[in-house]
Amino acid sequence: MNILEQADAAETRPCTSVGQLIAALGKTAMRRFAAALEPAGIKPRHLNALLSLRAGETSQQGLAEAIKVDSVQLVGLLNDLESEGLVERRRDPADRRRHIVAISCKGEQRLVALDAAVDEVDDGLLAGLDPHERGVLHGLLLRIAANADGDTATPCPSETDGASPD
Amino acid sequence: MNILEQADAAETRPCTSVGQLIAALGKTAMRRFAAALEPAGIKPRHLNALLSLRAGETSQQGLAEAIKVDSVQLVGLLNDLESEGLVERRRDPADRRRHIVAISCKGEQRLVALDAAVDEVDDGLLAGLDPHERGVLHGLLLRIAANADGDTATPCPSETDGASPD
DNA sequence: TATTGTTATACTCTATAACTATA
DNA sequence: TATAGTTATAGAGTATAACAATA
Repeated sequence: MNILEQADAAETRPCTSVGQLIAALGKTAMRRFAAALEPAGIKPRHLNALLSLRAGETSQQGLAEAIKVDSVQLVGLLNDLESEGLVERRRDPADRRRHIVAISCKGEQRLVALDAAVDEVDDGLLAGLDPHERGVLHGLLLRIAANADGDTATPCPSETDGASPD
Repeated sequence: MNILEQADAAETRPCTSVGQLIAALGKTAMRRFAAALEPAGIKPRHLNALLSLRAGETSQQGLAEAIKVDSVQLVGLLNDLESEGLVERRRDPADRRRHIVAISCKGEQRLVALDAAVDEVDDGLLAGLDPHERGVLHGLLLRIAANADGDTATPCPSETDGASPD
């Protein structure tokens, strides 16, 4: 049974909707990421922040928007990362109210090890899918994320339109 | 560009992993379901419980396992549903420690209205995908859920392997 | 006065331990 | 003693309001 025939089979009004499935799997994924990151002493949000900062430094407000975390909550998050020397905060000379947040060298190095942990979780989650199917899934999810961008945390939105749909 | 070519494009090591994407989208989906169910006075968990009960009555322990909610937490959940007359609890004559939980007639009716709300959220989430792509996505997600079944809440796991009980 | 970052507070969700009634 | 359900309590996560520094 290939992927297309399977789609037709699934099209007969299923009990669990796609959205519910995404919600449930999202919870599972989050739990696994949290477990995988725990030895490193950080949580999924810290990783998201680091990933977003890897793309370039920004103000706290900008970062908060990028990873869809309340700017209030981001304060403690950055305190954690800063106390471990993974990020650095400095005043913006142009507007001294702003804090420019940047990932440190140590932070970049940590991110390499973290990438491996992320890949492991991904591999466990997608164990039942072959590489091609994973690619299909990834493409579909990226398009959903792009569509619901206002709601969804996308650390690296620049990749979103990289596939140039249509 | 069809769905397969798009998959190849996405296969170039993306910034956000599939698992992270699922986690982020899961959060978005959960938020939207919560918002959609709020007028009905219930939360996603209540809906999950009702959906699971629609497939047949069980003990609280069985229900807790089915929807991956702690049996401790399930107590309050069922209190909510029972106080609204959506479910009924009765003692199991065979083992008086057990409570048999069943969906009520009113609960089934409520579920019909709720299904519409769920469909609406699904439609909003999957707005960027055509019906065929939605089917493909659904099939892939079902397989992931089947694989990670121990971790994931699956109100109606019987649909997972394509078996159609009737 | 408006904005950036911060602190304090409260509310929800979740996990743990202890209690009851049955077996 | 062990199990099903319940209750109480503490922890993490999240949202809101008020405050200090700067524009």
